[in-house]
Amino acid sequence: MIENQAKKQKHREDLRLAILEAAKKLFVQEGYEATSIRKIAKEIGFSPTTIYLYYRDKNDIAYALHQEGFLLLRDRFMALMSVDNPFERLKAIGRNYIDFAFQNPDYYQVMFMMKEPMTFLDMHCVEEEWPEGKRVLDFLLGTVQECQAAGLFTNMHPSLLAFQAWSTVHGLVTLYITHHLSKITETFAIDFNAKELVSQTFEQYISFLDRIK
Amino acid sequence: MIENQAKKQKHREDLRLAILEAAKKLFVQEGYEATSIRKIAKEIGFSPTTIYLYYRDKNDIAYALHQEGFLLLRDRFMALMSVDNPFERLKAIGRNYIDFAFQNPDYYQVMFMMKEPMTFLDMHCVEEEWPEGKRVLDFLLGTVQECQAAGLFTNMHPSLLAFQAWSTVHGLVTLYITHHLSKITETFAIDFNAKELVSQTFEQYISFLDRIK
DNA sequence: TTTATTTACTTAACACTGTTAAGTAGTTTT
DNA sequence: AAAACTACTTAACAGTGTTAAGTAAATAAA
Repeated sequence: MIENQAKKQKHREDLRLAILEAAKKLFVQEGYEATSIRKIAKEIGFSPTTIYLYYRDKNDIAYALHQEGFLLLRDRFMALMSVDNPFERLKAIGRNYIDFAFQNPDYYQVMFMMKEPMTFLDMHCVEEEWPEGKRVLDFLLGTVQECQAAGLFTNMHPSLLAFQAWSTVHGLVTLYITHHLSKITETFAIDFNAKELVSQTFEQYISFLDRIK
Repeated sequence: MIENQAKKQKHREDLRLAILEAAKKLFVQEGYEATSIRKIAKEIGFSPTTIYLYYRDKNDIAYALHQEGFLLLRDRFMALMSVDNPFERLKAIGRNYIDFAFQNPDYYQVMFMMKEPMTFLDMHCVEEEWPEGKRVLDFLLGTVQECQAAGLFTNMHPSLLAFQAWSTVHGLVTLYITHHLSKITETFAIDFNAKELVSQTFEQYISFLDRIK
């Protein structure tokens, strides 16, 4: 009954996917903390312990959501492959990264701000380090290297510049997401709201790069 | 019995402080998540519900720890007041900020990465927005303005530059603290460890400022 | 001095959380 | 027909933040 076994296998994958879909629904509606195993179970109509037949633990689910987020981000970045000018593409990557974080703060959280998916990688996926992160960073690094091939940022280490660009936008969006920024905007004495402050500061960073290139 | 009332008041403050000290001990030993109300209560030898006579809820305790962290950071920044050259002071602020985060990752977390202390401020302290953050940012902003008075960064908005400097170091240290950085260092193909990568990237940012000033 | 009230704290409980051990129908294999 | 395996459930453990209700002691009022 090989055919039947294949059907069983398919059913297994279906339920695993149904769990993920339920988790995603709760996650985007109410955030990670409010997404409990029991709520996911109720959503799919199974008992809570069934979840553990398809996912090791909650960190496993966190990592699955983490991967889902990276699929969304990859779609955005794929669209930027058509931008030929590498410096223009670098700017576009930054703007899209910020926009992604604004539009999907919960995904951003599980992708770049939570330790749970990382500890899951540590515990159960020894072969590769962090494939999702690596892919995104490679795209960024490649763009920086293309900039250098075009004669820009020539006296810099490409990895250091890529990492700086990443941590710059990461710093901006995390301060926004954690609500630290909205509590401090009037200290800065500009009539920007928090989102505008993020965007304007990124544009200023771009102008830094422009003057340094 | 006014004298007696004063004694009672002092006792109240003593216990409130004892709770905070117990919370701090557990917090630095095992992190915020592992610091439960029940554990704090056991530490001071009272029942869990007693905590609620001195702190509204766990967010209140999170905010108290948040404040403790800012006291530690302020001590570091106080020592930098003696640095006369504002650009040198700006660099020193950044290096000290990074060093503080490396040495006190849990405090950094509760100060700049968690929403709980911020939501507590939102709910119960309407008068002032975020005094701790404001004080730190004012010190940074003041230093930037002194730089401008000395003829540096003249064609820039001081608040935007201050915010950029802050979010740059914040981005660096948060990627380090959440273990995202250690999972990606070999992608960057440099023989730096995660801490060195943070430091080197900051030094590169400094050299950016140096060339732009 | 006796009664009433306030203070400081505790016990018990609610409604959750992630996770595991043990058990149970139903299907498949022997 | 009997044994074995699959897919799932019930019950439970050990914890979480938080609140309502109760208690003993200290103080204030009669």
